[in-house]
Amino acid sequence: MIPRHPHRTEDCRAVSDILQRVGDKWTVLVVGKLGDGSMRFNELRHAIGGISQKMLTTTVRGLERDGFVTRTVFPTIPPRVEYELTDLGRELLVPVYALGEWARLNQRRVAEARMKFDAAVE
Amino acid sequence: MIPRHPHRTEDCRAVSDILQRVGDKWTVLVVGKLGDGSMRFNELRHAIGGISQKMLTTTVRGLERDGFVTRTVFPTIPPRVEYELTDLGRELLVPVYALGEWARLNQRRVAEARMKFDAAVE
DNA sequence: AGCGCGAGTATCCAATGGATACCAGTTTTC
DNA sequence: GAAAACTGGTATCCATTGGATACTCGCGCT
Repeated sequence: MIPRHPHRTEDCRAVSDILQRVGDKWTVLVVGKLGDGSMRFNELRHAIGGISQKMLTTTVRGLERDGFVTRTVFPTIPPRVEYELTDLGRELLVPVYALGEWARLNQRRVAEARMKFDAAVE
Repeated sequence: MIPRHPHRTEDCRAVSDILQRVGDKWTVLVVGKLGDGSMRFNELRHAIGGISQKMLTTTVRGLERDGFVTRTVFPTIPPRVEYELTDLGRELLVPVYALGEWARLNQRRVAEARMKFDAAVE
């Protein structure tokens, strides 16, 4: 099944870093939505649903910082801000989707294990 | 209004869930180490390095709960507790390694984007 | 004058992350 | 014979983060 990798701790750290980067509550949702094309702030907000302004701001700012999205301000009245994935962002989507696919397929197994464990602890 | 997005939000949530599950500071390190074979508590602790007892306990307990590792207690003196990946855990490693590989290859690009951003904000 | 829009800050409180100290039983060391 | 150390853990505490709510700012509408 699994090719046996040499597990260098430093490499694991890199994995850990990127996973932490991407592993918060909103990041993948934002990146996923932006995968469909560029979006404005509130458009994104409504598309995701349940995210507060502050969290969306922090999330997109972080993604911009790491080079995953671009932020373009049109100085119109009222202001208009477009967010779009960069090439790096789109490339990131590939492994993220692979993990997502795994998650989708194995959701049930995890849920079952969890129920079993919680029942045993009781 | 009808969402025009091919990315169903519920699927993105599943991705987000599993990423949050796996996206904390220690989980991938633990799973990565266990990828080499079963390990005892302190063995794991030293192999990882820098993790506190409490965090290792919480991490492995969480992984056990979700069915990614098994925990076997040998009632010897002194006690001996072995942790080992389940099939589910080993399967999870596949997409996680894919993401890890991406992370390893693109570390530099992210770091550069970050430096550029920080310099611009300044 | 007052309201609302768009894209944010500012403020505050709750939840979490994580370091440190402590527990229990046995064996080793001084 | 007392102290320490090994095993795998809790318990406690504080700093950081997550996130809801309220406010800002420039403007156009009524």
